[in-house]
Amino acid sequence: MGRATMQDVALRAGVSRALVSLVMRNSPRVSPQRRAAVFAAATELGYRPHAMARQLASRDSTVLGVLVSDLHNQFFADLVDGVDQAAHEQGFSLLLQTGQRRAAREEQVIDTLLSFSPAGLVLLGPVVATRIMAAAARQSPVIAVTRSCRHPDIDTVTDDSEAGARLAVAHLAGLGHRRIAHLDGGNGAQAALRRRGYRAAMAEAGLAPLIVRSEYTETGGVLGARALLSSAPETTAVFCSNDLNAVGAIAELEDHGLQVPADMSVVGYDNTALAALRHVSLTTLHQPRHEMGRLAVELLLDRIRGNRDTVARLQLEPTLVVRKTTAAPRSAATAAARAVDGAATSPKREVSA
Amino acid sequence: MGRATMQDVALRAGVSRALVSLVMRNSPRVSPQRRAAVFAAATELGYRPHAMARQLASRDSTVLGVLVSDLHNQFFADLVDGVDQAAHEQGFSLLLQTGQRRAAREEQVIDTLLSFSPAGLVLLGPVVATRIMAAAARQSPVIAVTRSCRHPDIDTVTDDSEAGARLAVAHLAGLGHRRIAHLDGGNGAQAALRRRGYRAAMAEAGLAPLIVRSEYTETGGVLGARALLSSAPETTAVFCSNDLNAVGAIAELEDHGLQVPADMSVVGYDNTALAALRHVSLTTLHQPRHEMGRLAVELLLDRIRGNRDTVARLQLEPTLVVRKTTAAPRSAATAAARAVDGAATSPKREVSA
DNA sequence: CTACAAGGTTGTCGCGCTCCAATCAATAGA
DNA sequence: TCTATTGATTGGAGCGCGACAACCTTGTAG
Repeated sequence: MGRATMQDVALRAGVSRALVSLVMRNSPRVSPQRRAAVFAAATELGYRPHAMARQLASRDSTVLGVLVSDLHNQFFADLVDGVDQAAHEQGFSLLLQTGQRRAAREEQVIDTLLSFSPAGLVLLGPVVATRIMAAAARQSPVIAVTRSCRHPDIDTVTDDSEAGARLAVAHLAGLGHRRIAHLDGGNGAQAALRRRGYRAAMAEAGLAPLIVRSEYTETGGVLGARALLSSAPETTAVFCSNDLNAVGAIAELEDHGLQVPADMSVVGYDNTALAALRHVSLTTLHQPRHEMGRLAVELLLDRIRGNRDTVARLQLEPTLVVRKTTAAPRSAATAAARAVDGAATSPKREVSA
Repeated sequence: MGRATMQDVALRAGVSRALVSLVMRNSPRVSPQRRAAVFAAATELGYRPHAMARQLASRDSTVLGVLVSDLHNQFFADLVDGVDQAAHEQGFSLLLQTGQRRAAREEQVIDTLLSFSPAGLVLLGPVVATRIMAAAARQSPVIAVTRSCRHPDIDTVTDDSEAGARLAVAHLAGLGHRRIAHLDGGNGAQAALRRRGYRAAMAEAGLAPLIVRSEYTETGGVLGARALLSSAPETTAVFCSNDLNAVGAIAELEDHGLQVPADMSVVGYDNTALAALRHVSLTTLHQPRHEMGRLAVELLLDRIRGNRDTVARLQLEPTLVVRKTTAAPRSAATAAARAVDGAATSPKREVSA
């Protein structure tokens, strides 16, 4: 099944190989007759330009290398989808590998991707050291999504997680909650920012923060909620590190006989498809995942095409999506009283799950 | 940032370009000294073999083209993950594009993938005409997952959806249900098989089938459940086309004041992460998605390496995962009585949503 | 009739690499 | 000493294509 080459098409159309090349690249300097003849010959032979040979010869690639941390996470799957859309529109193809949240593997994957001389590299939620990313950036433009890093050669797209956390706290406090806990994202990307935003917002509202160590998983939510109930049962609202975590927390709360939102309000983060399910209907912070993927590609292409040589750090504002897992506490007055009490006796509490 | 080539390494190591090539390909016919010298020069220059040039020259590819129908669907994201794992282990990279469930787009994507002369093509849930796949198969080995097609050049990996449907019905009938409906998957992949299995199992159990037209989405589940409640309120159990559909159905049932499983048992299909959530805890049929992805790659590589020249049609057996959305009907006796009644008055019912 | 331009078309080189025949060195056998 | 034999190394052709200068047309102005 030897595939047809330009030479074959040229022979069949009775022209030179160079002319076929011009036709395939839509050069305007070709007469209509020749063009038609070439196209005819090409379709007859089932000719298809050889992308790799083309890129080798022209020295510019139409491939974007994509490192995605984990496709099991809906959040990243959506990012990839956005990246794919934008890339497809611009005529780029994706060379994709998963990093499994392991730095060593990510390093290897980046190496493999670079061996294809891609036009650029898109890193979705990388955990690898900045040093490695910087090294890659010397071979090919790099953009990191959901990973803020301060290197001058690496563009980034993130959401303003600190602002998101503030929105969550403001929403809950606005409903009358005083005992608002946070199940955090541990060492995960953006987790530190969400913690910081939570702390700041709580302080500004004159409330005592309570951070429970957790992680970006359902199990993390289950364990976090369990720890919370045993150590601070007076809590009336919890801001979870992401949607998955929130769903786990809700399950655990319900197992303990608590009703959401009557007994406990819950806020997630990401607004994944999960949160939108009517059966879940989670109040959460929306990150425009699809849009983030698109923007990453656009920024990368700007860099590739030389339209920009300064670093880009795009930070998107999350928005609050109110659904059915948040409500005023059973008695706002009671909750307020307990909060004052709690703040007086323990201005700062930390629990580990 | 001109990247180093073999020539550069050769010069630096004081050997010929051909020797560098041998070293890079781990040829045993190289003396240890030269090998060391080449490696040293390579690392000093930050040399990395150019994958595309290599594939052009060697005429064999280390790239697998992947067409995935839709990454928003967790099911396919998991498949891709399995494919990625297996490919990575075998030293292959994935060139991935999404088809958006649109035949025209899929056709275009296949064309793009083929232009890279991939070692093989993995089609995950394609909706494109078999004719197009067959044409692709003449350029490169093709395997389709979750899409049975009878073409002699196209390998397939599917689950035995007919058997899965039978398991679902058997489970529900075993619990004492008599009025068991099916929200189907419309024109989706495997939907016809699930319908057939449902019909057969119902007939064997002496029960009257009730198929509600639906689709593989949450909204489909919502609408399907609504149609079901208005047209056949005596139903006590429903077998949904997939998990997403089931979750939509559950939400709608709850909105109507019905409790799951007390008033209505629900079975899904796929056993996605969604079903495993404690808050959902859906009884469903497990498809080993990750494993299916792996197997697809393995079968494809067999073909690529010439270890097999006959068509492979792997059909995996789904297994029932019982969770908390199924139980015996409130009164098995009553349900049975109603079933007999219903079967007598309307041996075959169909409803459209 | 020549000069010139502009539109078309072609030959050739090289992208970075693999592959293979050819070469060379060193040792073993006659 | 003169081949074989083996092992290590090299030059060169070619993978399919793009870039570019050179080359042919025609047509038009001088």
